[in-house]
Amino acid sequence: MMNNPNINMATLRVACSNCNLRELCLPLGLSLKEIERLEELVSTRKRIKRGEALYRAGDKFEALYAIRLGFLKSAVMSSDGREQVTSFHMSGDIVGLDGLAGMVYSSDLIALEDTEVCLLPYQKLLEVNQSMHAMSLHFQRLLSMEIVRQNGVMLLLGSMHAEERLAAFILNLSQRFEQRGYSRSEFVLRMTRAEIGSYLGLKLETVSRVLSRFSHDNLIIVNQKHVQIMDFEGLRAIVSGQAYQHHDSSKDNVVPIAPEKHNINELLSDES
Amino acid sequence: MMNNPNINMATLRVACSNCNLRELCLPLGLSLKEIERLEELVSTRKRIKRGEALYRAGDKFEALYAIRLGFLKSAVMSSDGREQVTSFHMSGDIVGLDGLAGMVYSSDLIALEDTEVCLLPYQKLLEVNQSMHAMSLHFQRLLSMEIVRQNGVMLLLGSMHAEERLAAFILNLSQRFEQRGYSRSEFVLRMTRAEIGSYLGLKLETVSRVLSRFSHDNLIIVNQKHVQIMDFEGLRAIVSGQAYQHHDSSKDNVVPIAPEKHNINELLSDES
DNA sequence: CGTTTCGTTGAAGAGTGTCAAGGCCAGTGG
DNA sequence: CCACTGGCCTTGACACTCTTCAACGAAACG
Repeated sequence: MMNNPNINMATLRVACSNCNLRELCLPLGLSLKEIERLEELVSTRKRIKRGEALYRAGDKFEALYAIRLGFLKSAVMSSDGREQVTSFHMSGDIVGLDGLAGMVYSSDLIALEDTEVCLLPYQKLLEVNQSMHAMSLHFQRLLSMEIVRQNGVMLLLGSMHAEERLAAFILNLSQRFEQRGYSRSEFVLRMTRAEIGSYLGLKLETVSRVLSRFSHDNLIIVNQKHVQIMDFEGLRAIVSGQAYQHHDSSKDNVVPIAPEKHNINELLSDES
Repeated sequence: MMNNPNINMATLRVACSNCNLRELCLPLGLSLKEIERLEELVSTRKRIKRGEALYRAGDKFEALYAIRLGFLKSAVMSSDGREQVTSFHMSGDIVGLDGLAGMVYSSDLIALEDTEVCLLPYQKLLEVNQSMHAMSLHFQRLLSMEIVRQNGVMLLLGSMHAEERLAAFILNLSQRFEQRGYSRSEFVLRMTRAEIGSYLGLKLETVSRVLSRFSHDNLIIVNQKHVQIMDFEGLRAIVSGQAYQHHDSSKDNVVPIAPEKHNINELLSDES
């Protein structure tokens, strides 16, 4: 409808308005005209194979990427070679935001399976931004959402036990799969136990053990990378610290307030 | 110089160009004219007393804040009342960025000492953004820097031992004080042991013990909240995992690459 | 000056990490 | 088609870091 004449067939093939992921890439209300402009900057797609890097820390920042299909991890590395997974990404996510700070990516982005992404060259993004206010706003909101999400991860890493971390992790994945139209109760983990462990601040053996425990308690069924959730409520109870308690009673030396407190649970469950 | 006539004396008093923190608030090259426009949106200052909140999770997002003087903490809270400190802020930092995502703040911001901030009302920011491209860019970069910083915190929380976390924490504080013109080797902690512990994912007793150990090893001198760094290299060695090793030799089952790898240490040391 | 909050230190215990051995699975080549 | 290989996962025993519980001392506040 009303195609801009200077959009040729090649760009049309990757047009956002035809993309079945547009609700995820473009969550905020852009008008048709604005979406058309946005399409101008989605120049190409790119495929990367499992194990390959879309970018690495230190690479020049030239583009953001919208994931069309696939599963990836972000990771930073300390000077002594320790790798720390900072997030997992799937279709609909926008990645590369950390490169904006210093015009150089600060993390590695590695495909965990064969992956297809849309390129959003930063130069073009700037040109569009310049004249399009809503786009700029959307972009900023995207960045802020990532900050909020990371707050949730810090809560997880800083104050939760192994069981709570894994329960939160599984529920988070479940919700993200559901948002994308997949089953929320049955899915395949695309990452290894070691990568889950790195993300959650645990060793791979602990991940394996806890998953086995969940399985034994009929919360989930695990077969290697295949996971089926049997008891959502049970998992939620664990995340809230209502199960796997270690000492019986009122441990709350934190503020006893928060009757209708805005809590962080939603932050843990919602990614992009 | 060349004062815009519709800037009255009241706004001039808070003008950014007179503010000795401008290098921190405005790290990116804005022209004089652009800075003038920016000043229009710095409407007022606000003072909050120690222990009071600048905002709380759930509050409507209406402004960002530039810290002029003081020390604050950000914290999120889980549904069962656990508080997790996600960052500490000091003069020159811009806070409130997490509110942009949902137009509602997602964390609490509490003053650890009497604090003075500049208000940046979001509505005004939008108006300026609309016509000022550089400002919008600066804003986005600010958001991205926060993401990069949080990656560093996740590395810390996910893969470091208590000694490494505290060494990194002290060096980070030192660097930030130095950037602001204070001594890099001697400063006062404005937060309690419990707050440090929450931020680093440790209990307050562990914080206290590790600080005592550092003191005993002549790395630092601690007297309650007063800290003096005696051995920067020693602390850096601990952060790099070169000390306080727990099993002797080649534990590196991580990739043996990274000869000139872009590492995360800088991320841990540089905040805003 | 009493009260409260914060900090230090010790002893014991819980939760994860470490090390090691073996099983499962996909891919490869005979 | 099957054995071989290598990567990934599981499980056990043990070690160790960190937490928990407790008591006491120091500083901050009204």
